[in-house]
Amino acid sequence: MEEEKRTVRAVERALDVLLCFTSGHEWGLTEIAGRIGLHKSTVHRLLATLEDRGFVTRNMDTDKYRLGLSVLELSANLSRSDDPSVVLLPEMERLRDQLSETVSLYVRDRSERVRIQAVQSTQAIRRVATVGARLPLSVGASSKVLLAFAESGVRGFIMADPAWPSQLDRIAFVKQLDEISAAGYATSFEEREPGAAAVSAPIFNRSGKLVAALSVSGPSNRLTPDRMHEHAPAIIEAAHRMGTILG
Amino acid sequence: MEEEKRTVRAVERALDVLLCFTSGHEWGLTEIAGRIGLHKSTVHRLLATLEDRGFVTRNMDTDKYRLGLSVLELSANLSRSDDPSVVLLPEMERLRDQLSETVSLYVRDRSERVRIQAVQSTQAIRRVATVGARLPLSVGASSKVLLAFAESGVRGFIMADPAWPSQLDRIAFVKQLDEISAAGYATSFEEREPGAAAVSAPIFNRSGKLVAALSVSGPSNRLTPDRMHEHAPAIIEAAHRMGTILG
DNA sequence: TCCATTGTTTCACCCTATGAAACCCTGTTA
DNA sequence: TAACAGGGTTTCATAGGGTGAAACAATGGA
Repeated sequence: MEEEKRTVRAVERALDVLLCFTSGHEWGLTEIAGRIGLHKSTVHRLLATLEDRGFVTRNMDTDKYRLGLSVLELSANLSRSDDPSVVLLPEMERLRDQLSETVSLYVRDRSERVRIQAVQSTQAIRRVATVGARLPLSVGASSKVLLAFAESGVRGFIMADPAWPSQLDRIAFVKQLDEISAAGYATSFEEREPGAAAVSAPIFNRSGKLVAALSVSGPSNRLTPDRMHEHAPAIIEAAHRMGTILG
Repeated sequence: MEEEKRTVRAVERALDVLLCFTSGHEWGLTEIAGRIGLHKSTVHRLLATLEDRGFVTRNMDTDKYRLGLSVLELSANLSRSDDPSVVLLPEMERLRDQLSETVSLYVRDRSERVRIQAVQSTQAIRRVATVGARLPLSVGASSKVLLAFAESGVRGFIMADPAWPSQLDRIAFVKQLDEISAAGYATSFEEREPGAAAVSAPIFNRSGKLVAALSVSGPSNRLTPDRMHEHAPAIIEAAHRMGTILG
């Protein structure tokens, strides 16, 4: 049963240390050690290495660690001209101007989804979406899109994951996915966050493979269920246009 | 003479692999191995580990590696409310609108400087500055600012670095730094890049410590030496205002 | 078909990452 | 002032695991 691991333990641990900084911004050595369950001295050595290469720096006032400039340097090279999050930005802005609500772009990464791009509504009351956020695949309009239109097999694979919420009614959920698959879009109303609602449509590339979910989200008193269904055609069309932009 | 290293070799190597992606965006395994001088199988294991944690993914068409979404996730947490690159952005935009040229913000990182923020000029012919770029400390207006106003000791420390260009006339350079220190700002004219010029002024925090260099750059036919000296007071004032914003 | 190139896997060796414990600091309490 | 607590740092023997040579597989030109 043992899956052979072809990875390097010390590196895994160092990367786990780095990933601590995805929540919260400053950590002490002991905090990190406690969080990933390693010895102080081990974490100390890993942090020294990360610091040497500029992936973390320490706040000399508090003596705590924070992300370093190498991360900035890397992220600058993350966005490439063939990257959906760059290519599709103008279309996202156009949709934002059309509907006056925040527009986000999600991709699936294993058993989660990641918001790879976002343009904010300009209204006083608006949904604020941060780029890079990692969210569960079990709730939210874009989650349902990413599952409903995924290649055959992944739906079952994801829902078999031990991390999948067991209290969720599977039968009803699958039924919902099939409905979404037929309708061509998904909605969510105060599903993940109270007071928020969203409509989402799939983006397919030229060969018909799902690459991302386009999502429009806002306060639930503006994005009522009726209003969301009114918006749906515009969103689907934008998603279709985006698909043709991609290779 | 041997400086005791308290770092983890495997992690160092893995981070070096990651740092390959700061230049160029896609790399094959063998390319990377050649570049850092490691064995194919070693790099293979490191890449497998990085991939497992989402720091790299592979383009399934070309089989080459590229940066993964974990980097995006980290970079989202880089920018904090107490981060100069966020807090000073509005002031930078104001200065850009005032002078109609590209405005950049640099900090020193060891023996280099890093552009941590930039707002682009809107003119047709303009300097384009990418955030995250890492540049030498030996040329450019902001380099000279970062050295001239640094705490005592760092100037000598940097110039003693083996990476410091030996062909540079040290006497003349130090004299220039002293002049800059007296004038309160620095200029460069086609110094690092032909056709480009820049003016730069220091930003100090409340306790008088140098935190960054504010730099205005553009094409050398617009930013003539005369014009640069005309602009200097506005830049110095903006830098001063920014200093008061910081803790 | 053959060759060239790249990614993958195996395996024995010995380097090196590990964690317990001791140590050093700085600030706080009695 | 001493005693304490809480962090970060250093040391060191041990064995666990990272390493690289070499063999292997999978491509895709020529």
